[in-house]
Amino acid sequence: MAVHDVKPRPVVSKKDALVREMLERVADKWTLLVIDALEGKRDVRFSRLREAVGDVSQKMLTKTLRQLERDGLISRRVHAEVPPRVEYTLTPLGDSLGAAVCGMWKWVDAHVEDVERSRRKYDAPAQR
Amino acid sequence: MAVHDVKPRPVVSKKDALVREMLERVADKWTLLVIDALEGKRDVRFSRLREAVGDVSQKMLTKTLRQLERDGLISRRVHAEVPPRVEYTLTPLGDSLGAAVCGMWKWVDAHVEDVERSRRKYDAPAQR
DNA sequence: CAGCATCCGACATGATACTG
DNA sequence: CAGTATCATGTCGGATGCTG
Repeated sequence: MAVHDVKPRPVVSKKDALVREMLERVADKWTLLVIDALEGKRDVRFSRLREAVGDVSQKMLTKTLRQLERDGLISRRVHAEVPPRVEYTLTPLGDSLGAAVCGMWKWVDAHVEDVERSRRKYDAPAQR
Repeated sequence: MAVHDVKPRPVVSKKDALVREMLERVADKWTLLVIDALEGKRDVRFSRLREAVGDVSQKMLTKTLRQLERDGLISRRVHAEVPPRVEYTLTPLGDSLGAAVCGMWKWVDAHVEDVERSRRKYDAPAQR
């Protein structure tokens, strides 16, 4: 064994790392929008998805979809046709993640005002 | 009126933007760890916080704390002493956010295995 | 002690061009 | 149509040095 074993810091724990990783995932620019666009639907084509999500670049959409697929949150089905057709569907796991995110959504929904008021106050040009 | 009104894209909505923003916030490298470190405690000093969080740089910890303060999630109290003392405490709002994040936490807790299995499968060197 | 200013490299994102 | 490859750019985060 070599230098690899020297762990200068606890790194919290493996699971903690995954929690943060998943949080990062759902928080990144497109993931949530993609999940949202897939929720309740089946076999959505790449181009439809791109329209639904908004102005996502093709590159970023592809990347996002690959990550979601790797994590088992969506399924990707390629049809061997001559204009290629690829369809995406949320897996049950992905569906459940969508539900979990709902908690955050509700929190924001309930507290937008609080946050915005606090920000205005904080940003206020130091009066007097 | 003027050019301001030309919205080239729906941008989902103002609230949606805030939802993503809050998600980004809790997902960034340190926020969650800071909230975690503050949960259930009161008046935690900067240096204690830094120890608790781990190997966060002073710059990033400061930045994180400022954001949280601006959003009204933590309170910052400066004591006019000669070795400066600054103490941070979660506000009720911050506390409630911590609770909301729990949903995500639980989801990950419940599905780490699923995700990791999926990844192993995805990453598996195309057998055969 | 707590925080700010600066420099710098790593990475994420976007635009563009090309392909099965 | 649904990608992949390449290049340009912007931002993030870390390291360092200075200060009230």
